[in-house]
Amino acid sequence: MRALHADTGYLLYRLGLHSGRLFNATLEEFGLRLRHYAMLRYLATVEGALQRELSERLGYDPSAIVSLVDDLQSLGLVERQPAPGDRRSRVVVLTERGAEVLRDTDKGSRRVTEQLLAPLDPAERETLQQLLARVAESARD
Amino acid sequence: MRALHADTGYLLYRLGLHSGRLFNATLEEFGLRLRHYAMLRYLATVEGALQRELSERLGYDPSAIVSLVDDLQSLGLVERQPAPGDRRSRVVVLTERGAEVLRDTDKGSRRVTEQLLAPLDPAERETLQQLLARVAESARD
DNA sequence: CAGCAACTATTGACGACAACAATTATTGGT
DNA sequence: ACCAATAATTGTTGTCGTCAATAGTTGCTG
Repeated sequence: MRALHADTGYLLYRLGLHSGRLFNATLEEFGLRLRHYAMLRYLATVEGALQRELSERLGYDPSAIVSLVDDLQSLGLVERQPAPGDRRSRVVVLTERGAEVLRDTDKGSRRVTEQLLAPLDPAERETLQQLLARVAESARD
Repeated sequence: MRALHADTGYLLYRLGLHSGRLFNATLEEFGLRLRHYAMLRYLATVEGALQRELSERLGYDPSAIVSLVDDLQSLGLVERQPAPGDRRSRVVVLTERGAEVLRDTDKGSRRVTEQLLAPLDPAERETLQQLLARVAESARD
C-alpha cells in the first residue's frame, strides 16, 4: 500500500488546511479571518461588486457573503450601496479605512506565503505557482 | 493590487478545500469522510497503531482520533485491541472488512486525484508532487 | 398588463470540523 | 509510596460548508 502523502490530492488537502491556519493566525490581530481578507483583496481589484458576484468569484455561499459583508461593514471596512437600476442588489465597496487595513494585512499575507514556500528557490516557486494556477483553472467548472 | 489567485498560499488554501470536497463526495457512498479514509490508509501501512501515533501521523487532535476510531469501529472496519504492556493505550488495527473497503475506496481516490491533475502531463504531475512534498515536509515542524 | 418564473439578499438550521480544557486511568521514576 | 507525565476520553466553543425557506424585486410571456 502506497503511503498517504504520496497522493497529490491528499497532499493538497493537508497543505490547504495548513495554509489557512497560517493566514488566520496573522489576520487574528486585525479581527479578521482569511475569508474577510479574500473579500477585501477582491474588492480592491474591482471597485465595487454585487454580493452575487462576490459569491461567484470567491466561491462562498451567498449566505456566507451576507455575514462576511456584515462583519466588514461593522468594522467600517466596506459599505453597502444601492445598486443602480436594481433594487434587489447591493453594491459592496471598499472604504478608505478598508483600503488602509488591506495594505497593513497584506504584509502579513506575504510573510505567510514566504514561510510556506521557504524550502523552494525562486524558480521552483514560480513553477509551483504556474502548476497550481492551471489546476485551479480547470477546477473552476 | 495583484489578484488574489496570484498568491500561492491562497491558491493552496482554495485547492485544498476543493480537493477535500472531491474526496468526500466519492467517499460518501461508503459512509466515510476523508478523515476516515486517511486513517484506514495509514493503518494499512503499519498493521496496528496506538491512537497517540495516529494523532501525530495524521495531524488530528487526540479527541478527533477517538471519534474517528469510534466511527470506523461501529462500521466494523477497525478494532481496538489492548496494547501489550500498557493498559492506558489501545492498538487500533484494520479488520478484514476494513481492508476490503479500503481497496474499494482506493479506486475512487485515484479518480479524484486524476480529475484534479487532469490539466497536467505526467512529468508535470511528478514535479508538482515533489514540490508539494517538500513544502509539506518543511511545514511539519 | 396581469401573472408567473427567475433572481437577490437574507435568515435559519444542521452537521462537520478544529482547537482547547478538563477528567480518568495508568505508568515510570524517585 | 508518592508524584509528574502520559493515553484515551469527554465536553465545550467557534468556524465553516451546505442547504432550505423567505421576502422583495425584476423581466418575460401569454
